[in-house]
Amino acid sequence: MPKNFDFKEAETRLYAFWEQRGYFKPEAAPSDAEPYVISMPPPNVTGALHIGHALFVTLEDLMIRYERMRGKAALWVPGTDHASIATQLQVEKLLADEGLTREQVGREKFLERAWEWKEKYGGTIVRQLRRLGASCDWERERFTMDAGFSDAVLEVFIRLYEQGLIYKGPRLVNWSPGLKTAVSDLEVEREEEMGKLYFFRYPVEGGGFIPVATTRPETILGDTAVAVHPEDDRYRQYIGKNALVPMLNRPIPIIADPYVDREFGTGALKVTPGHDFNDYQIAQRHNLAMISIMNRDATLNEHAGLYAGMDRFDCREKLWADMTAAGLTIEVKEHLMVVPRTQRGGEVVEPMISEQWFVKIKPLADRATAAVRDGRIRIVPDRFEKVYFHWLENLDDWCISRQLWWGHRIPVWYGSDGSRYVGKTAPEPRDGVTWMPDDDVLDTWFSSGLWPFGTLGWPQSTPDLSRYYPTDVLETGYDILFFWVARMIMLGLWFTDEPPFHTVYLHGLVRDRLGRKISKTLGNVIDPLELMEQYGTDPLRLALVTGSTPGNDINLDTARVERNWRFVNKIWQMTNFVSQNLGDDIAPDLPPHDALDLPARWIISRLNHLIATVQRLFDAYQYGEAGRQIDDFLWSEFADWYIEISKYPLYQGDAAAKHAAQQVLLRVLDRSLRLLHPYMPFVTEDLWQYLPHAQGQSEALILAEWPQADAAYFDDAAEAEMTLLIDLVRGIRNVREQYNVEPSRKITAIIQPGSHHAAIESCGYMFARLCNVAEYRFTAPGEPAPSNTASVVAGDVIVYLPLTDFIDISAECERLTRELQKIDEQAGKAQATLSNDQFVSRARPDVVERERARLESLHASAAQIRERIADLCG
RNA sequence: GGGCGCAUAGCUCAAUUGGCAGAGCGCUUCCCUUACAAGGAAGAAGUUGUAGGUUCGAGUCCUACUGUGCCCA
Repeated sequence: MPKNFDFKEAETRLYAFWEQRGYFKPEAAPSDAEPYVISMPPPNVTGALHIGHALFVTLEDLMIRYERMRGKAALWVPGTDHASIATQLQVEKLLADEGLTREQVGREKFLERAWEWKEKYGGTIVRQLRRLGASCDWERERFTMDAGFSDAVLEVFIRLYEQGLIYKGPRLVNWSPGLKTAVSDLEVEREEEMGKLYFFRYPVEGGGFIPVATTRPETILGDTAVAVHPEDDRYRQYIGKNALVPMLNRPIPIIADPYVDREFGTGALKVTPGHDFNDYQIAQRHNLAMISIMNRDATLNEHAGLYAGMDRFDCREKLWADMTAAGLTIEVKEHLMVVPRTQRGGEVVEPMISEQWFVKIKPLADRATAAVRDGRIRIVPDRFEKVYFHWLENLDDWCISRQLWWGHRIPVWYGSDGSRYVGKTAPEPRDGVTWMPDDDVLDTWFSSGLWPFGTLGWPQSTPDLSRYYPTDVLETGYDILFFWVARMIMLGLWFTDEPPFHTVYLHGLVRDRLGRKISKTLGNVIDPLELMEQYGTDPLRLALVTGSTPGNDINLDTARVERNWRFVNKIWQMTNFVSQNLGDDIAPDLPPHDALDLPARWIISRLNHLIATVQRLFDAYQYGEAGRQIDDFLWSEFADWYIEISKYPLYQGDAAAKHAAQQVLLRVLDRSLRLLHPYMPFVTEDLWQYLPHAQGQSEALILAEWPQADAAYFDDAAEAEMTLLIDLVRGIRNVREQYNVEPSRKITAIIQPGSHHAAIESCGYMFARLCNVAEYRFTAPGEPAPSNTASVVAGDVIVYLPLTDFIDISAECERLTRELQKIDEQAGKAQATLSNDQFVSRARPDVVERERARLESLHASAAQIRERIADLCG
């Protein structure tokens, strides 16, 4: 074996090895294997790998590798998303560099450029996913705009349309003036900002005025009513009269509506149904006119009179100045308000009346709610179910049309005779009617909502669809629970009559060490590529999984990645040791339990407990905790203790002892590498190849059988005995340290073994290697305690260390007294617990028993120390 | 305004159905012992945010509060 793990070389080599052998394909499993399927959340085709991708890839790859090792036909379907807006912006930027706009080049040419761009850069993210070790089936890779998937998208639109669940109509929508498209409610972010509240006089026809406050004065030009509370005595006399829109002198009714908040502003409200969602509601109740005063780019239109052509914010200034000149303004106050901004770009969203396509969402949402409510779909962690219900139960119709070019074009044609045709391809011209296609494309989330079944061939009934659908787990970030997960569930249930997956596993956001959101402006970007370059993929993966719990954000400390890099080295060295010490004739099985010595019974028992624990944790999606357990076992039990102890049978034992130790070392390492493989695929695979395996075993760890705990090797007695021996070793080391005994200096020991004579007799050899006790003897019956020694106590065992040159009697007495104090304190607590009848009668029997045993052991130790003190300290 | 998280060692995080509060990093001391100095040994470090409650027993369950973050309106 090389001295160290060369991750750069190994990662490339192993990934190619796995992929070329077809291990990533479900067909690697027997044809009758149960399928296990994950659809990868398709990253934006414009994207570059960031730490969030690294997290989802790690988790999903972990799940897939685990199930693959369990013998399932594991299929992880990869792909990318066309990301309508993001991609279009990229291409527009490219054009802008050439001094062109998309309008100048035209739709067709623009799309050509977009596809070129996609071919050129779309592969970046996919290549980067490979570096993370993603074991997905690349031959099944999909793109949301490839032919088959696009067909599915159109099919869904058409069917929903035919079912009356898609309609077109003018509605008030969130409009992005910069992108010149509608966006859905979800794509609007609302943030509190300091703005201004403008107070002014609304003139009333026939004299008088009503004071009104607004945050957006330019919308005055689109007012179609003034509303007051019906019981507001200040304004009651004006109800039913007309007000006059400032500067336009357009008469509008003064109406009464209990929606008006008498406490806010002046208690009177201007109503602009064409540019405000609340006002839109009021207008519906009162049958008010609706006026749209803006163009697509948020400049004012002809309804704004003199102000036509101005930008909305310039108009705000100008109109206010004009109103001031006209004596209509009162004052302007600082005001904390909520401003809607687009998720992309961050410009202020303008509510606008516009002709758009909508999905009537209620029937779909009801089914989606039911599926989670009745347990057909489970969300992990389950607290997100509540959030999910709340959202689905308060859902408005979904605006699915976008005024963009890059995306799935809405499959609708408009005839010159005013008729409408909905279908996948343009209708044949007939009777002189010519057809114009709809200009708009569909919301990207509309297509990604079909991902789990669209990627498997739907609407065709393909073999993949019947074998691999429904999928199993959908793993993604909680931030797209609504955007994506809920919509997949709605559309999946609607079109396939089955939940698209039985479990939704949600992970959190990756933040920096200090818990701050990662952002370029903050300069706290954690680049996974950089980390992989420096430490390799495995350490990063392990850090991401073990640093997180489901649904919670993870504050990633890169020091953890570095530490895991050390861990990789550690298991490399362990394997190096084991492989060097295996004979050529090693049989990769394990002797029966009875044939094992105490340390072997102990480590094998620990191993089997570990396997059981990991299984329990995996069953509960607690991958982080499971990873920590494996790590801890390997380093603090196997390497620190068993490997050291095994050197005795290996180097000094007889052939049988040596062979048994070899088999134990191999077994523990082999099973540990298997458990660790889903976390750290590269180093584990590489190491596993150095170990001998039984005939008929898989040729690669990636397909090796997932370990199962064997209860025949559970051995509580051996664990207890070894714990005692380990305590003794630690105690001796501690004494050596306290007396500054040089590490290289051999010492002797006299042992009064109490009830552990057999264990110490069989394993006393370990003292030599582990704490440099060159020789020891047992006390003879009735032998008085030796004088001038330090002593170490564990259970009823006492070890005397004659450190003649070092012992300072008073210091030793002090040390023993401290020790006794500690033990007495613990014993006191245990005694108190046990003398409580309530505890004894109500606590679980095993808890009581454990407490009893513990007290007994403490008492034994205390007695030994007391005797020792009496002896030594007078 | 409604809802959901989080608060544990200096830092980053764990802790199973409630059952002895643990790791890693950092820190102190020592050691290049033939798997590993990318290592080993020993050690210091905690009123589990505050105040109550339930329980034989609370980091864990309940209530209120403080701080902090997110989602929805």
